[in-house]
Amino acid sequence: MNLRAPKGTDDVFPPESRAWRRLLRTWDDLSERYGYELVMTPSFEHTEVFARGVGEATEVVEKQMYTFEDKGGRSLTLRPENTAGVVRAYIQNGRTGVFKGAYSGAMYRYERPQEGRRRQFWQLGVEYLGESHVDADLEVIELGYRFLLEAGLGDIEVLVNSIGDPADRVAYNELLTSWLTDRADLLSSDARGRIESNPLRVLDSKVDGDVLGDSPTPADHLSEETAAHYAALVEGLEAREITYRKAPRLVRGLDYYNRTVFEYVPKLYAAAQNTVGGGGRYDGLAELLGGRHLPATGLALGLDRILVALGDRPPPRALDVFLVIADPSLRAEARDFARRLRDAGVRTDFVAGERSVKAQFKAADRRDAAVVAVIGEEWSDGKVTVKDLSSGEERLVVAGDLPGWMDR
RNA sequence: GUGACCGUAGCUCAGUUUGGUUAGAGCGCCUGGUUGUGGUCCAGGAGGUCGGGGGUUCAAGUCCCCUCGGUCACCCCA
Repeated sequence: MNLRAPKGTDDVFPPESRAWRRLLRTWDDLSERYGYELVMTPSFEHTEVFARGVGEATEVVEKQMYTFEDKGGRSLTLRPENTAGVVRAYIQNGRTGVFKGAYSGAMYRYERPQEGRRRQFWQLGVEYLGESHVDADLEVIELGYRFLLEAGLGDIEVLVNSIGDPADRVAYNELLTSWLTDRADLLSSDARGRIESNPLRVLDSKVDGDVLGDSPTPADHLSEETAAHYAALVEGLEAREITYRKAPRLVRGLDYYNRTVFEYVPKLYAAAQNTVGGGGRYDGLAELLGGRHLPATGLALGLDRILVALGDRPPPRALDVFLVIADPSLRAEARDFARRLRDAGVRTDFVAGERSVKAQFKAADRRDAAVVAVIGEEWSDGKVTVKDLSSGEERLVVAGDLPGWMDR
């Protein structure tokens, strides 16, 4: 029996899980305040949803998918990303017009694990469907930016670019292909192999950076309309005081993107996998999946990576009050008292069985409670002895006043 | 898929170079130091297939081979 979690997966326990809980709540709250409703789609889809949506020639589809046949002979795939699934659901459910959806969930890609790259990883994201205006792109970028700041990741830089519309890319691809072909002998074999299949992808190759330094870029070959869209995007970032940098060779690994693409990079985080989020516009995806034309834009944030980038920080406290029941005959009263505290929003706990006072204090300490409230002889006066566990200070407090007392 | 480094107690590691008695430390855990007080302090205790398999040897944690696992980087992407 192999008792290990599978390669590239993690168990999240306290105290690390406290930071997870905090960020999941922040996300839920922030996305709701921006008007995004919760959307939940299956963890697996028919393989073709990703093959067609994400793109046959992408790394993700070519070699990173967890694909399996179920007992009914269907080819299914664990979602490597969530956008294709949400768009599939929008089409299937016959929705029309604008839909703003937020999600949070595990994604799966078969890769060699390393820092910030897991086989099961958690993404937070939004999809803004049915809106072609650049303000939708801007809202999405702002939302992700705000989240990262609230998470505690100061100093975020948003890398932005425009890769144009498919029409722009016909001419550009031709130009790029011939430019790359002229220099094929200088390129890595990986890059050479992509000249025919997916020339745009060559642009973000790390090893070929030197060669690519003066290559033609997509943003310099836009139609009037897409150029205006990009200009308005940059202007909007300025107006929102979002720290950004134009990254002319930023392209995305998923085929469905057009026009706007962006990534979030924390300036002070030096690992190889330092992109904590990214996204862009994908006006063509719905059609690829067999629906009608649907302008859309969205973003995904890598929660695992955000937490790695945050580094080791003192974990937030998880418990406010720990009840110590000094007189076992008061157990029922203690239980009611705990319920009142919990109803008042005070995080409260106590040991389940009958244990010595010493053991109960020890439990309180191990759970990292802020204070202990002792329920014993003072209960007959309606009071509890409250001890601050970090200072050791003790005082008598009227039981009903404890929630308010905690707020001080 | 490619490469480098690393696997000894729950965790962090020493011991491996130069093979040699019952494999160690710190932290953590459990018990005790009498009444209703944790954390600190003192005393005791539990806990190890030295990742696994094979080989060399009188003798292997230590040397050789294979294998599994981990980490980081390439690649890819959140």
